[in-house]
Amino acid sequence: MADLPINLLRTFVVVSETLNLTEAAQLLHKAPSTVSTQLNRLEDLVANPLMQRGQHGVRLTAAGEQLTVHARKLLTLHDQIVGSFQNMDIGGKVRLGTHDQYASRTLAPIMEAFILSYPEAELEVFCDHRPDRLVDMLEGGKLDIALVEMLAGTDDGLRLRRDELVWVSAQNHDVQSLPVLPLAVFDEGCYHRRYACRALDKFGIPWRVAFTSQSRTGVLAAVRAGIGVAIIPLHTVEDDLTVITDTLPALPDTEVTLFTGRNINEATRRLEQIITESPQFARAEGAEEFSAIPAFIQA
Amino acid sequence: MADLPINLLRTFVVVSETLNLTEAAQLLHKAPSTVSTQLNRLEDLVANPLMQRGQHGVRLTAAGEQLTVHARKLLTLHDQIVGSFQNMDIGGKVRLGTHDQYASRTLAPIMEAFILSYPEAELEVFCDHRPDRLVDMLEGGKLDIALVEMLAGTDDGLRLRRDELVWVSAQNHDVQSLPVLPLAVFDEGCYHRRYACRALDKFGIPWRVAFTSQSRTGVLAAVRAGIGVAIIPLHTVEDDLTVITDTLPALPDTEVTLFTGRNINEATRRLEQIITESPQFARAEGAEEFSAIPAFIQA
DNA sequence: GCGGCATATCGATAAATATTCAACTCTACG
DNA sequence: CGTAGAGTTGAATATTTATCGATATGCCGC
Repeated sequence: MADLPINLLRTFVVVSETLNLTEAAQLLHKAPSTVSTQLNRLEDLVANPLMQRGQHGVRLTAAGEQLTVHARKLLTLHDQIVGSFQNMDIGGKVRLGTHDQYASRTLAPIMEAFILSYPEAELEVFCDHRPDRLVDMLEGGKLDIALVEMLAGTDDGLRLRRDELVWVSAQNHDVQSLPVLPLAVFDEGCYHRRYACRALDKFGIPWRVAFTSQSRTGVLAAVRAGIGVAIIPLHTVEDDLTVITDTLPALPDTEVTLFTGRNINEATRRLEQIITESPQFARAEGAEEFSAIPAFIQA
Repeated sequence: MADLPINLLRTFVVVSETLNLTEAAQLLHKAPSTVSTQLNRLEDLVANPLMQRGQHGVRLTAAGEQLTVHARKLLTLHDQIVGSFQNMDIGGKVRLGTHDQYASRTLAPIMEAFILSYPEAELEVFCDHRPDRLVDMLEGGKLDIALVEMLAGTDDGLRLRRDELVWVSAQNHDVQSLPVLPLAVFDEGCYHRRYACRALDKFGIPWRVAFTSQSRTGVLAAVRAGIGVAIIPLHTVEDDLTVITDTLPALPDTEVTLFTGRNINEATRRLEQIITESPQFARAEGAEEFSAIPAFIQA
C-alpha cells in the first residue's frame, strides 16, 4: 500500500478535466512527456488503468472516474490545509448574519471551508429571518457581512442567486380539500407572508395562520406534521416535502443578496470571497466564468 | 505553496499520538533520526513550528493541534482511496436492513466509507422500525446483514452498543401541564410503545396515542410541532429536542445488535467489519482495544 | 501516402528523499 | 560529576523523482 503523491493526483485531475495531455501539460507548465510519465506512474501505484489513451485525447476508465471524484476531494482538503498555514496572519472577528434557511444547509460547507482556511479568524453567526433586521444590524455596525434573502428587484448589495418561491406541504397532506388554507409562516416581518396573503386574497382563497415560528425548523416541522403549508425558496425544499403548483397562486421570485459592512477586516473580505466563489452561490450570469480548471492547479 | 507528502503527515500524526519521537520511530519501523528529519521538513513546508521539542518528548503547538485534526482526515481519505483500488475484486450485492433511526445519522458515514472502499459492491438498504421484521427478513434470506435495535437482554447477534431509552419533547412544550399525555410513536410492532404504555399505566399517568408514523422523521416532526412526546435512544436525540426526566417513568435500555446472514459474501463481511470497527459502534467492553494508534500507520 | 496532432518512450541530468549509523547536545537525576 | 534518556545533526548512500528534448508511433483528414 503505497502513498499517492499529491502532485500526481493533481496532474491526473487536470488531465481528467481536459482529456488531453498536451493541453493539460500547458496548464501545468510541464512538458507533455512529463504528464504522460506521471500518469503512468499513478497507474502503476494504483495497479489499475485509469484512462484509455487514444490519439485524440484520452478517455477515463470507470476506475478513473472514481478516482477523479475522490482525488478532487483529497486535493481540496489538502490545499485547504496548506492554505490555512498561509492564512495564519488573518485573524479577527467576522460577524455573519443570515436567514437560518441558509445557515443550516447551503452555508454549512462554506463556513466549514472558512474556518479551516482561516484558523485564526473567529466566525460568529446571527440568524434572523427578517431581511430588514439584518441590513439594519449591518448598517449599525453589529454585523460585518450579511447573506439576506429578499424579493427580487432590490438594488443594493451583491445579488448572488435568484430563486423561485414555492408553496410546500407534507407529502400526504391534501390541502386542496380543506375549506380554509392553513399557513405555517414566520411570525413577523416576513415578506413572504405579506405577498402570500395578498395573492391568496386576490384568488379568493380563504386562509388562516395556523402556525408561526421564528425559525425555519419550526415552520417546516409544522408542515411535516400536516399543520399547514409554507412558503420557501425552491432550492431549499427538502426531500420529504411536496411542492404545490397550479392550485395556489404563483409567488414572486426571491434573491439571495450579500451585503458587506463599511469597515470590514481582511478576514471578512476572505469570507466574502469564499461565499461569492462557492458553487452554491456562483452567479447565474456569465456561466463561462465557471472555469473547467479547478483552483488547485494554479499552484 | 508546496505539496505535503502523505508520508510526512503520517509520521507527524503518529508522533502527535505518542508525543515521543523514539516511540513513534519504533511504531513506524524507522530510525529516530528519520522521524526527526521528516518532522523538520514538514515544519519547513508549512513554515510554522508544529511541536515544541523538549528532552522528554515533544508537545504540540496550536498549529500542530490544528494540523493533526486535518491531517488525520486527509490520511483517512487517502487510505480509503488507495484501499478502494485494492478492493476492486470485492463486488456483489450487500443488502443491509436497519432502523431509519440509524440510517439517517449514525450509519451515514459508515455507508459512505463502505462505498468508497468497495466501489464494486452494491449496497442496498432497507429500513424498518420493527426488529422482528428485520430478523425475519435476514433469516428468510432477504437481507445479508441487519443492524437492529432491540431491548437489552436478547442473546442472539452481536451486541454493539447499549443505550438508554428516553422521553423527548419539543423544546417549549410543557407536557407536565397536560391532563393526558400525548404520545408520538411508531405505528406498530414497536416495542418501545408496549413498554412505555405499561410503564405509564403503572405510574397512573393517563395517555393517548396522538400521532403514529412508520418513520422516525414523521415521529420527530410530530414531536417538534408539539403534538406529543416520543421515545428514542439517548444517542439519537437531536439538538432541538428536550429530554424529559423525572416526571415520566424510566424506560428499559435498548441495544444495537448486528445480525448477519448465513451465506454472506465477502463484501458483506467487509461491511460487517467496518460497522464493528467504527467508532460509532465500538464495543463498550474492553476500552483498551481502542488503540491509540490509528489504522493508517500500519502501512 | 503525407503532414498534423497526440501520445509514448528513451536517455540524460539535476535534484530531492529516505534512510541509516554514529557522533553530539542537552537535561534530569542519582 | 557522570550517565541514561531524548532529540538533533551530519555524512554517506541508494533510490526515486522531476523534468526536458528528441525521437518514435499511431490516427485523422485530405
